[in-house]
Amino acid sequence: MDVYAKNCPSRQVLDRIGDTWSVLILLALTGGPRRYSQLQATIADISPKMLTQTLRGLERDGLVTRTVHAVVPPRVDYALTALGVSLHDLLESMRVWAEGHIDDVESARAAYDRRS
Amino acid sequence: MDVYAKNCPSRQVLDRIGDTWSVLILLALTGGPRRYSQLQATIADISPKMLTQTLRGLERDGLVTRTVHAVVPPRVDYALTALGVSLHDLLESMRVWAEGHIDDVESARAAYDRRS
DNA sequence: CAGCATCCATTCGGATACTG
DNA sequence: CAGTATCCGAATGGATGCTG
Repeated sequence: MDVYAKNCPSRQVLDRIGDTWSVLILLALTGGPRRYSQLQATIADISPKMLTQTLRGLERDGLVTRTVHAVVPPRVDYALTALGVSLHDLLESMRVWAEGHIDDVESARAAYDRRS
Repeated sequence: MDVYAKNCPSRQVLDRIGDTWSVLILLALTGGPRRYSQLQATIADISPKMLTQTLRGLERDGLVTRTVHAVVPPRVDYALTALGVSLHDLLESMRVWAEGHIDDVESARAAYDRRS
């Protein structure tokens, strides 16, 4: 089990975690199912193409479920699976870290750029 | 503070966390400084270009320090800053999650592919 | 509403060759 | 040893238009 090896499956999992759209979608699924259009509204600048593509990937990995309601107009709900929830908690920590340390990062960048 | 907004700084931080090479380098810096060549050896399939480029980015963000020793042959050490350490702990959790749930993900993928 | 298909600009990153 | 510079193919992902 070696994340540093390209062909190790754990790397694939890490790559998924590392995908910005996947992370944002999983975060957006906090607190219950969301519709396709709701996700699109929440993640303002995602294109339909990437939204669909990423959702399919997450579904394939067993992180979200896709439920089609046979109504007109169509309605599709996405929700976290148990596996998705367990990852979600981790991503929440990441979001918290990101929001909590922007200032540090930005001042570090400013200092670095001033130097060079 | 909204990670879903493209121009929010917190998104930039999230993007950095989402960069595979950055994650692997930060993980590889566990337990003290490492030399350039050591990093290259640990992360088997990273090119010199990406290693240097990513290290520069991490340095700029205040996550790692770069120390040049004035000796022949040259020796450069990279180490985590305090900020880097705080992020590192989070990434370790991610690595643990990844290694602990590969089986779930892989069986989910197999099931999904069998269905379609 | 929730997508899929196609085209295409941009970016990413590998390979290679060279340097202080 | 620790990079830098350049080239270039591959992949990413946005825009657009169409469909059940």
